[in-house]
Formats: sequence, structure tokens, C-alpha cells
Amino acid sequence: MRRLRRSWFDRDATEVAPDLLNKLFVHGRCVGRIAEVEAYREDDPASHSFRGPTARNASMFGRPGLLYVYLIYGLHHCANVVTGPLGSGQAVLIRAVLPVAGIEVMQQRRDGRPDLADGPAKLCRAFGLDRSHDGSDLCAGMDLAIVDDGLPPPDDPLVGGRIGISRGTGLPWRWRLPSPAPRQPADPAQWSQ
DNA sequence: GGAACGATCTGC
DNA sequence: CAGATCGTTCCC
Repeated sequence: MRRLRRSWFDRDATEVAPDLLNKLFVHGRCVGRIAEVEAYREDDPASHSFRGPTARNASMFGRPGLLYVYLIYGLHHCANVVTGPLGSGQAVLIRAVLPVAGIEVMQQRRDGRPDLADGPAKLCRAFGLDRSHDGSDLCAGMDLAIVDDGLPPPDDPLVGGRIGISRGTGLPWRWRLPSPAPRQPADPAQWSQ
């Protein structure tokens, strides 16, 4: 049970992303095993960092190991882990986790729905994350952290194109645990090993 | 100053 | 399959 140190995040987002699979995402009593991620980089037209730093994406250009949380569609939040050297504008979107602890709290925050954290915005709702957590340091304490409990990333993650975006769609920068399926892929054919 | 647009989710 | 809902960005 070891919290990941800052140097661990100081790599390219496409390298960190698959390594995040099976790590534990912790916020307060809520713990989830990371099941699906996507990488975003500054040279990537789909990335919020593509057009340089702004007030919204400032934390994406911060130190590796920060949390980047943004509001989407005016009503949902999504959480990212900042990676790479300071100023490089990279992050990994946490798309899904498998609930491990704090399930009661998650159920309450999700209004009793059974699907607690199988989508990026559902996850933020279940874990109680919003814009006030943007820029938080995942390497500072145990209230908000990424933890390695010894389970390694899978040798055979499913790899596919990112979803919900209109540009940069060909890039195979989405990774998911091979099993169990936390969320059915929209198109099974998009996954490959 | 204003318009267009989301790295989504939900219920019809 | 469309509506929700508003901050951010970009263009005039």
C-alpha cells in the first residue's frame, strides 16, 4: 500500500495511462480500482491543452501528480491525473473505476443508482469531486491520492480509440482492463490488444 | 459583446 | 435520441 510519488507521474501521458490500470484512486473513504483511462497531450487536437495554457486548464500545465478537474456540458465534472514535466500540458482522464471501499457514500452521492463509477462524470459524482479539487496534489497526503497495493497493470489491456471527442479520433490512447468490463464498449471492434 | 460548443449522463 | 445547462473559448 504505497502512495505513488511525483517522479512516477513524470512521464509521457501515453506511458502513464496504461500503468494507471489496477492502481487505487483514493478520495477520503472512497477507493476505486482504475479500470479505464485515456491519454491527452499538448500536441493533440482533442486535448484541452492544445491551444496553450488558460485559466481553466492551468493545472494541466502544472507539476506531474496534480489533479485536473473540469466542468463539462455545464453540469458534469471529469478528473485527470497530470503527467510529464512541468509545463508539458499532459494528463490522463480517469474514465472508470471499480468501487473498492466507501461504497455507501458513493451510492448516496449517486442517488441510489447501481452504476457508481463506470464513466468519467459518474466517477466524479461518486467520489465527490468538482472544480474545487482542481489543482490538488495527489502526492501530498492520503485524502486524495493514487495508491499501489501490489496488483500490477494487466499484461493484455484492451486498447482503442478515445470516445466523446470530435478531433484526434484515430489515436489508440484509451486503455481498459480486459475484465471485468466496467462498461460495455460502444463498439467492441474498436478494442484490440 | 455574443455565439457556439463541449474528454457526459439520463430518461423518454 | 434529444435535452440538460453553463463555463470557456473564439470571433466580431
